[in-house]
Amino acid sequence: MIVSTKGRYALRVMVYLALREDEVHTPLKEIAEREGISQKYLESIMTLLSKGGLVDAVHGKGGGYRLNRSPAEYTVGSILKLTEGSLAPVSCTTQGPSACARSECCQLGSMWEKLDRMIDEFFEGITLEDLLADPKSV
Amino acid sequence: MIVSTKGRYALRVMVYLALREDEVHTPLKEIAEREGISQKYLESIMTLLSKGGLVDAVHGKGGGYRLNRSPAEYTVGSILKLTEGSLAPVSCTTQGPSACARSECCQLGSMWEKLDRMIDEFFEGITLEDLLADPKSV
DNA sequence: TTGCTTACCTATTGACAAACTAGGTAAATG
DNA sequence: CATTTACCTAGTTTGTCAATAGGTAAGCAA
Repeated sequence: MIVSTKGRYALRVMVYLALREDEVHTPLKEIAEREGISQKYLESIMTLLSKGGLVDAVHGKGGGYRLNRSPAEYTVGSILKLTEGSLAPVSCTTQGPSACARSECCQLGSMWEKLDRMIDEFFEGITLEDLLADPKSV
Repeated sequence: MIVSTKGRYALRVMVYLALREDEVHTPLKEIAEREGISQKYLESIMTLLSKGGLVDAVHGKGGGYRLNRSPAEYTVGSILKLTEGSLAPVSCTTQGPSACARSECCQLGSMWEKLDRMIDEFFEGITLEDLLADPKSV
């Protein structure tokens, strides 16, 4: 599994925030309820998004989270890389070349790398705006 | 991670067998030693490959495993599907549509499906022969 | 100031699968 | 019959994901 629950939740949250009016902050509680995600679990995800600079956070009443750019400026890849850590489909490619045993490096290595690039390009080629505009066409 | 150790081992074994002469049976012990894989763990993989009809197995002295078709007739996809069970990069697509919560089905569902197809086509487009012929070009 | 609302922080748990191990049984060959 | 091989059932270990628990700090309003 290349994209876990955490990454999928993060995407849903970002889509949710993208649908809100600009300048408005949305509290975690609301997102959790609307999206049917555990508040506590969502906390850890929002912290990632906030620390990663994808969203702004404001404390206190009237506070919450909001996007700090336009939806077109977020790629799906940037969101998933932040929350998943890596999108590598095979552990091989995340480590150095010496991490692979013998023949795998020679005969399979380039295949894994190509797959890796293909997936990366796929996710980097989709923005939040694309998802909002016409989801079925993505 | 879309392809686990088990699937990668299976591919390496198939490549190894493809390099052997036809009609020759290779015992598990030899494969395990040459590829640096635990014999016991490899057993479970060979059983999968054998039951799945990808290789023939013969008991007793002079026995072992061998391919039952030409390398060009094995796609990487067929080998991985057998050993990994599924290549779906997101749990979403392996279950029914109702398995997804609300918005994910509408706004992200088609993205996951497209990714799924892309990966499937990638692996189905590579054969064992391709790996042998010119690994770097795959 | 006081109280409320919100984000932030540090653990911990439970469930599950992946990777690997152990010990035995059955088939084929010489 | 003895050796070599595949086959079978059942464990153990390890690690990660998903979710939980309980507390701290920041900001707003009466």
